[in-house]
Parts: sequence; C-alpha cells; structure tokens
Amino acid sequence: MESQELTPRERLLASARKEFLARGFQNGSLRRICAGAGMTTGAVYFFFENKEDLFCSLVRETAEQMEQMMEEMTEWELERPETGVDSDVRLMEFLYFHREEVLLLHECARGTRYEGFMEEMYDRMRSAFLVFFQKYGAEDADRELIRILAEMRIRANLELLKGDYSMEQAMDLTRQIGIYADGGFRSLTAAMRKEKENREEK
Amino acid sequence: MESQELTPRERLLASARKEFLARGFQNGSLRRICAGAGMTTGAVYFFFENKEDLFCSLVRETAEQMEQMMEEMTEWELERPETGVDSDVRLMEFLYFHREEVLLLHECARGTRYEGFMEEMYDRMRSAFLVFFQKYGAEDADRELIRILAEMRIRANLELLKGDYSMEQAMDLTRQIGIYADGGFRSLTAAMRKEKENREEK
Amino acid sequence: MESQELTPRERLLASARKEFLARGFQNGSLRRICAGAGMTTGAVYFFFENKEDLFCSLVRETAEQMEQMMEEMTEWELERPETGVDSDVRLMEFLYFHREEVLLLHECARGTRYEGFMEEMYDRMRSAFLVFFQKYGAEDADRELIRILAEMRIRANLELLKGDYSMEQAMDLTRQIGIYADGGFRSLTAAMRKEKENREEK
Amino acid sequence: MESQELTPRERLLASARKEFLARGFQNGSLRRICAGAGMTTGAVYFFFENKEDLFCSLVRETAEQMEQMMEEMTEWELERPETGVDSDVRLMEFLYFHREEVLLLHECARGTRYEGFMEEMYDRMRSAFLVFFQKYGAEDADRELIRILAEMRIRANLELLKGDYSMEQAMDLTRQIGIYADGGFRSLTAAMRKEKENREEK
DNA sequence: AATGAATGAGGTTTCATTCAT
DNA sequence: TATGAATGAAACCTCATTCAT
Repeated sequence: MESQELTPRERLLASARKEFLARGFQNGSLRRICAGAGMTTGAVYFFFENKEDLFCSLVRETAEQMEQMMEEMTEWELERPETGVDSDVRLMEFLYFHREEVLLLHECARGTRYEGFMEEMYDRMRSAFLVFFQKYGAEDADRELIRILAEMRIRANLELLKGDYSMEQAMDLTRQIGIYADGGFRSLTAAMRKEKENREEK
Repeated sequence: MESQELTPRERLLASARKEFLARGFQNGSLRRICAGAGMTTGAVYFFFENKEDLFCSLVRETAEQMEQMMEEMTEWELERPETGVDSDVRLMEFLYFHREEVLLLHECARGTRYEGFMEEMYDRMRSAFLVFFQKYGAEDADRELIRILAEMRIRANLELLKGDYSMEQAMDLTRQIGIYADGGFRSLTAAMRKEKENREEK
Repeated sequence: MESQELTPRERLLASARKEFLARGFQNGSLRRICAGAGMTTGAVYFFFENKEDLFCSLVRETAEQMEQMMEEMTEWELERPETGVDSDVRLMEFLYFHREEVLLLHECARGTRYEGFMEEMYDRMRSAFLVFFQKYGAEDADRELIRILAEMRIRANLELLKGDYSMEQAMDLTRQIGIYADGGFRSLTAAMRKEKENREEK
Repeated sequence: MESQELTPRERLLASARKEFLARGFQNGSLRRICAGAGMTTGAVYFFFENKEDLFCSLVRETAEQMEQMMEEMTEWELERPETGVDSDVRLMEFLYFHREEVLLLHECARGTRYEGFMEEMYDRMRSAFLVFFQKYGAEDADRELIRILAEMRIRANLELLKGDYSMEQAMDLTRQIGIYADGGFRSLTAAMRKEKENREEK
C-alpha cells in the first residue's frame, strides 16, 4: 500500500470537491472546506491563489483531457461518421472515469472561468452531430433541432453520471440510449424526406 | 393604452424575476433586486414576507396550474396512451406560455420550498412513460432506462424553452422531437424483443 | 351592556399592552401591535406621537394614582406607623386592580421615561420602612439592610401579581406575607438590641 | 505583573460582559461590543459561533458550578435541615465570587439557552424550603406561599448582589437577612398553628 | 507550512418613523 | 381616519481575503 495519509493539499482538494459538488462554486464556503480538511481558513492561500484557483485545480486536468478527446473525436467523426456509437461509449467511459470532475464542470462551475466550458463541449458535439446529419440524412435539417437532439443525448449521458450506477450498468444503459437515439434519428430523417417530397410535388 | 407605469409591487416582481433567472434564488441578491426596482432594501418586506415569499409569489400560480395539468394528463394517458404526442404539445404550449416561471422552477429554485417541485413533476412523467412502455413495448424494460429516456425528453423540451424561439418554432421543434422519440422507442423495444428471443432460444 | 366594539384607539392600546407585557418596551414591535389591532403601521402616529407615547398612554394614569397614593401612605405612616399592615393590604388592592399597568411599569418600562419610576416608588417605601424601623426598633439599623428588606417585601407582593391568583387568594397571601415580615422584623430588632448591649458591656 | 494586555478574546469577553449587563442579551449589540473591544463586527465570529455562544461563554462555567453546588446543598438540607443558614452563607459567597456572571444569568439571559436556568435554581431552592417547612412547621402550608417566601429570600440575596457592597458587608447583611427570615418563618408557623386549632375547636 | 487574527463588504431581516393621499 | 408605500439605520451573520508570525 502506498500511503493512507493524504498530504494537506490533497485533503484540501478532497474537501473542496465534496463542498463544490454539494453546493456549487459560488455557494461553496472556503471555511467549510478548510474545516473539512482540518485546517484554518488562511491555509488555502498557501496552496492556491484564491477560491477559483482551488476549484480550477480540481478540474483543470480533466477539462484539458476532455478538450483533447473532443478534438480527436470530432476529427474521426468527420472522416468516418459510422463510428458514432463507439465514440459515445468511449466518451462515456471517460466521463465515468472522471465522474466527479465532470459533474463539477457540468453543474458547479458557475462563477469560475470554467463557467462556459461544458457549453463549449456541447457545441462541438453538436457540430459533429450536424455533420453526421447532413451526410446521412437530411441536409436541410434545422440547425436548432440538431442542437436540441445533441443536447438530449449528452444530457442523457450526464444524467447517467449523476445516478449511482456501476460502470457496467452505465455502459449497458449507454448502449441502449445509443439504440434509441439511432432509431430516433432514422425516424426523423425519414419523416423529413417524406415532407420534402410532398413539398416538391406541389 | 391604460398605464405603462407598473405598480411598485410589479416593478419589484419584475426585477426579482430577472435577478433570480440570472443567478438563481440563493445567489440572487435582494439589494440588487430592490435597486433594480428603484427602492431601498427594506421595501421588499412591505410587500413580501421574506426573500422566499418573493420568489414563491413569482411561481406559485404557474406551479399550481402545472400540478393540475399534470394530474389531468396522467389520467388521460392511463386511459388512452396513444395521446402521448398530443399531450406533449399541450404541455409544451403551457410551458411556453409560462416560460420564465417554468425556468425559475426548473433551474433557480434551490433553497426554496419549490426546490423539489420539478423533480416531482418529472416523476409523474416518468410514471406515465413507464405505463406506456409496459403496455406497448417491453414489459421487462429496465426502470432506470425508462427514467433516463423520460428525462431526456423532458429536458429536451426544457432546453427548447431556454432557447429564444417563437412559439411556432417551438411547437414545430416539439413535434419533431416527438417523432424522434417515438422512433427511438420503437427501435429500442424491437432490440429488446430480439434479445429476449435470443435468450429463449438458448 | 355598553359596547362590545372597541374604538381603534382602544384596540391599539389593548394590543400594545399585550405586546409590551410579553416583550417589554424595547423589544416590543409596533408592527406586531398594529397587526394585532387590525391596522397598518402608520396608524399609530395618528393616535400617538411615537412608540414611547403609546407606552406612556398605557401607564400614565396608573402611575399618577400610584404616586399620589404613595404620598398619602408615607404621610400616614409617619403619623401612625402602626397602620403598616393595613397600608400593605391597601397597596396590594391597588396593585391588583391595576395589575397589568403595574407590571408594565415594573418590568417592561426600560427605554421609556418611566424607566426609573418604580425604583422611585421603592425608594419611598424604603423611606417609610426606615422611619418605622427607627421608631419601633433599631434606631441605628443599617440603611442598606432596610433597603433590602423593603425590597424583599415589595418584590414579594409583585411576585404575587405575576402569579395567576384570584383577588381573594392574593389578599390572603398578602396578609401571610405581612405576618412573616412582622415576625422577621421583631426577630431582627431583638437581635440588634442584644448585640448593642453586648457591645456596650465591653 | 506579567501582562496588563488582554488577548483579543478577553477584550471581547470583557466588552460583552459590560454590554450584556447593561442592556441584556437581546438588546445588547454586537457592534457596540466589538467597537468596545476595538474590533470590527465580523471578528466575533472568529472566536465565537454567534451572539448566543458569546453570551454562554461568559456564564457557562459559573452556571455549571452553581448547578453542582445546588445539588450538593439540596442533599445536605434533606439530611440536616438545620444547616439552612450556613448554606445561605455559602451560597452567598459563591454568588459574590461570581457576581457579574450571576447577574448575567439572573437578569440578562432572556433569549439565550440560559433563559430558564435561574428559574430552575429557584425551583430547587423552593423544594428545599418546602421540605424544611413541612418538617419544622406547617405541614399544610400553602405551596404558593412557600414559593413566594422562597422567592423573597432569594431575591433579597440577589438584590444584595446588585448593590455595591464589599464582601464583608454582603456577608453581614446576608446573616441579618437570615435572622429576619427565620423570625418570619416562626411567626408564620405559629400563626398557622393557632388558626388550625381554632378551626378544630369548631 | 500553516495559524490566528482581523477586515470590510455584503447578505437578509427588522424596526420606528414619515408622508402623501 | 387610516392606508399604502417607502426610507434609512441598525440588527446578526457569512464570506473571501490578507497578513504577520
């Protein structure tokens, strides 16, 4: 075994993670964080610049990896869109591995520089979605519709994260959501094509 | 036109709605609200009991109507599940009509007595979903899966609300989401049935 | 029956009496008083100059009568000190008749111009006590001792007031307290005389 | 002399004691307390949890000792009631030694968890009184009468505390009050016995 | 490496009071 | 007569932050 004892910095981070997850960045209290780490309030400022820096230290790495991953996945998807479901599973694995940090970014970052980070991620996913749609379905699909469908899928996966599932369960559910989404997609493109024909007949 | 001028109470409510929408209940500041309504801080307490009462006054009516509507819809759906899509549209019309109040209930109510209100609404929708699933598809569908799919659909509609669409656009998108969801549902039940057969063959 | 309906002014006074008795002058709230009288806050200022004036209107008359009574009693006692017990009973009757006003003066007047009123009354009673002592007992009795014994007796009677006794009960207890006090007085003067003799023998 | 300088915490306590003694807990102002200790308002919350905790820190120890003492004295008195006067003196010494804290408990604790503390102490003293009465005098004495006589004696001693006496003076006065009270007690029991006989003759 | 002390701004709430109507 | 509206000061409390040690 490596070391049961956490360094003070680690204790601080752990306590902060808990507090921010429970109350968000703005409503999280440094006092409570420090108390939870067995320190006095001032101690934070030895390890971190300020409250925001403490928060960022929790999510920075995860955010960077996520950004990079998203970049890779966007490229792939542009080249070989049929990998969509695999990507989904891979993404989900990542999210699950960094569960708490992702939740911090997703729901607790208001007031920090990561406030808009997830929204940005969602935008990229939406872009990939758009490409996919245009290539395999309805070239003239409403951009807003796509935005929303993308959002739906992302949110579904994040909801999964909030629940208390085992990795296996989560993956299983992810796959089923994938099936659902694909079916939904086909239905929608079919409907759109039919509508288009109707319009053209006139 | 009768009167452009709002009563002080109305100014207060308007300012509060803005503040709470922007920052949520807990982080919304009475000082800013009052300043925004052109008053000093103490003035709130002439019109409202306290901060929470101010918030509740914004959403109370909408919440009550929503509760009632949900009750009606649950009954209908139990009797004639095929009305699902119509219900969706009707619900969406309601949400759209009470756009800001619904958003307050959905995202800004933490710390008030309406904190769990939307979750309760979601629960009812999920129950309706479950009935639908069991009747028309997979009797043995994972409850968690259903929970998540229901969540997806609800969230999608709420995302719509956050966007800046016209009523028409919103309705159109709602319908398309309905098509998507139905297709997804059929795909999923089909997959589940097949899987079941496979298992039985063994 | 004259009139069930109280005038607004009377309702105000009644509500104020209740509030001040329960919380004292300083902690009593005009808002609550007005609410209790079925009015809005500003209304007080039509009937009274300010919070203190409202309080004073409750006790003024009683205070004046009490002052006068005290004057009379001091005179009598100077002339015919043997009337002590009768005075006590008469005083007690007065206190009982003006029960609530006396309690207001006694315990709830801090912050008003009647803040020191009761103390003044006590001083007069103490003076009367002193005269009595000097005439019938120990000319050289410690003034402080007398102050305290007087205080004891007065307080006992006021405690009686706070309790929830019927007039009869109260009078009965007053008499018994009188017996107790007289006996105490005789014991004390006897002891003092003996001590004096001892000192003189030396 | 080691150190004239008080620690900030001590300055705060001293200032609080003064303020609470002068105005009571509820009307005492943290602002004034802090100003009196040469600090800003927020500083209290470094040393104490809140206003009540500050108050309690002033009286906690004294209250505990007093409770213990009372327990001991009640036991003694049950076994050997003739020790009454000694108990009185001992109690008085204690009260005098903790003068300001006792006054805080007695007159300034409304609104704190010590609000009913002294009343509880009085109840114990009254119980002791009752036992004494039943054993040595009038078995059928009115409980209310006893309550009041006990109150008288206690109050007398506390009045003593409020005055500005030296310890010696205070002890001397306590003893004289004891003589007074004993004499009063004898008078009263004698009167009660006689009355009883009268009733029985009929 | 961390504490103990303190600040100053801001939070919500309560209050007595005023005043036009 | 009395209301409805509003003020402004003060209340207790919490917070992020600073800094000497």
